[in-house]
Amino acid sequence: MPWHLTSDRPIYTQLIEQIKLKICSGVYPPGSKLPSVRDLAREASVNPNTMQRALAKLEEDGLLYTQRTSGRYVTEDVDMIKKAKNQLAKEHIQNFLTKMAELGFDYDEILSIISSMAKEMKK
Amino acid sequence: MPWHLTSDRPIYTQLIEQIKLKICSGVYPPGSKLPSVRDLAREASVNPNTMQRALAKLEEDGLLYTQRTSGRYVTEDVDMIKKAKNQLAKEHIQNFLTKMAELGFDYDEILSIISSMAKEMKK
DNA sequence: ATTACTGTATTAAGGACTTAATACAATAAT
DNA sequence: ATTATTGTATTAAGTCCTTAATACAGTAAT
Repeated sequence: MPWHLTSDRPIYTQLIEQIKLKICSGVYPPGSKLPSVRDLAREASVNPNTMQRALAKLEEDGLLYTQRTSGRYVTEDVDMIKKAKNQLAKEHIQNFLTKMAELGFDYDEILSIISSMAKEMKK
Repeated sequence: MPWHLTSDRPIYTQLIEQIKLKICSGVYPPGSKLPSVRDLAREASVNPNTMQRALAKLEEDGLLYTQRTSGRYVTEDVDMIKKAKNQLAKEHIQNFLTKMAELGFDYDEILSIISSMAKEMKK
């Protein structure tokens, strides 16, 4: 999964989301070691300071921890990761339903549109 | 519908989205006159320059037009508005399905979660 | 005719984000 | 022991966004 960065929001915010996603989806498994700040920055074509900022935030949230000079690791707390994943899913669903309701779609419409669209995207 | 502005994205971007939503959902009906730039800016607690920037973009897209010194109006082209609305819906659905798939949910899961969550939100 | 209200434009200032270029201390690898 | 690699910190520059303070021309209202 490559890095998708756009200029319409702060980069460090997008980095936080994408690293979090990699943790929640298992790309970075529990307990695994992350690439170094400099390597991650290179990967994402971003300044090390910016990557550092994102990592510090994820550490603050408890999804990562640092071992002084050996590197940074994903938490072994699989329950915390699971909760983070469910929280993300919940937010996506609520945002989506809210936006569709604002546009004037009711729940039956949403369900029928989404099931036909899901079939489209399977191809 | 009040204005919801956050600091995590440029304000003018959020203004564009929210005015567009008001047009697509009928809060600002086709052909109706908008409040003046200064009034809209006051409403949203934003600088007139910033509001002007958002309005200019919507005008560029054809959803608004300006009559020299009398004010700004929503397009009478109801078909264009309808297309904009459907485009918005499509984007929301695609974004949603993509994000849920990235998290590891398959379509059946998504459908069952959403239908139960929709019932929750009805209350 | 005068006044008030349109959209529009300009300039200056401040803030947040990003990059670049370093530097330092602690530890792993050799 | 020396070297390379960790995370971390600092400073300066540049960009974009936002605000503030004006100003102007055209038109509607009086």
